[in-house]
Amino acid sequence: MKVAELANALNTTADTVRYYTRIGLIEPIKNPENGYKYYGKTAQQRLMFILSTRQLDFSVDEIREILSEADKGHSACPLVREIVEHRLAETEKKFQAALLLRKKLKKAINEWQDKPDKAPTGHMICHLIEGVSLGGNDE
Amino acid sequence: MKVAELANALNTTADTVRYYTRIGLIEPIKNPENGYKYYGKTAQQRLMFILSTRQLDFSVDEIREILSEADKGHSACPLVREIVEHRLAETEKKFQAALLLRKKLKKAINEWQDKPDKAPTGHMICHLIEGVSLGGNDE
DNA sequence: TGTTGACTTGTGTCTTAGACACAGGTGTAA
DNA sequence: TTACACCTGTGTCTAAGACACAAGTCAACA
Repeated sequence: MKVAELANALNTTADTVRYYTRIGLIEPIKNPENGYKYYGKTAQQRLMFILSTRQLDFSVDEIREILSEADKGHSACPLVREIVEHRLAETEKKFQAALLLRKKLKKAINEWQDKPDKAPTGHMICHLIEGVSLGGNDE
Repeated sequence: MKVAELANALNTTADTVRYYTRIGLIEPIKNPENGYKYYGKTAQQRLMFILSTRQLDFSVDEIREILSEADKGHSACPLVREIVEHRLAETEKKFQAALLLRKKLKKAINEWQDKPDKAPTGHMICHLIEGVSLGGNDE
């Protein structure tokens, strides 16, 4: 399969396939006649694996480690479990951050509802911002 | 004030102050004798403004636009309101994405609880991943 | 057979918001 | 005077591709 064919087959982009190839995660066979890269079944399997782990937000570096373990014949499962636990903790944080940000934004919109627009002055750039009560935690 | 002084005063880092200086958001006065940059009241005000908007997740480019408007004497308020609305919509998406990811991760951990670790085979890199039911939406 | 148009190649640059490194100059207290 | 903490500009690094570019290649159709 050529780049775009593989990409289409697995519902991703040619650029993504090229990227993974570039950094050595998947290995195509190169046709010496035209220089084109052809991807076999192994590459397709690996790409499928990569895309699955990307859906769980594994980083490319983490995936590289996993594949490297597997290529050595070792079980990558412990590593995979570890990463998932780690990612869950991080996601929880991101989640809370998004929650807090949403709160701040909504609050700002609310507080600004009845305030007029104003031109800047020497000591004021935008009174909406300067007057907003940030913090959002405990007030 | 020198870089670190300003940074400390506003509870940020010297590197951040240097960065904003580098990209032209704040302008220090340069002492020709030693080449040091000194920040005055205006710079401090602008930095405070920048930090406030960063807390609302405004991008540096957006902040640049706002400051540019204000520097021309125009009101930046409409722009600020627009950005906040926009950011709220984006945050909502991020929020949902984090929610979904969390769900997938938890599900994976759950499903893997009773599965053993396995060595890779020719057509399997890690059976946990290959066997996980992604999707997470409607099944 | 020639030409067109849709593909392909490698390479290089761009994105965010700083963090970090480095080599060398400066300020100050002992 | 010397030590040490601070400062300077500049350059590089981060993640995961997206996009651009010039040039080569393939397939179909006239």
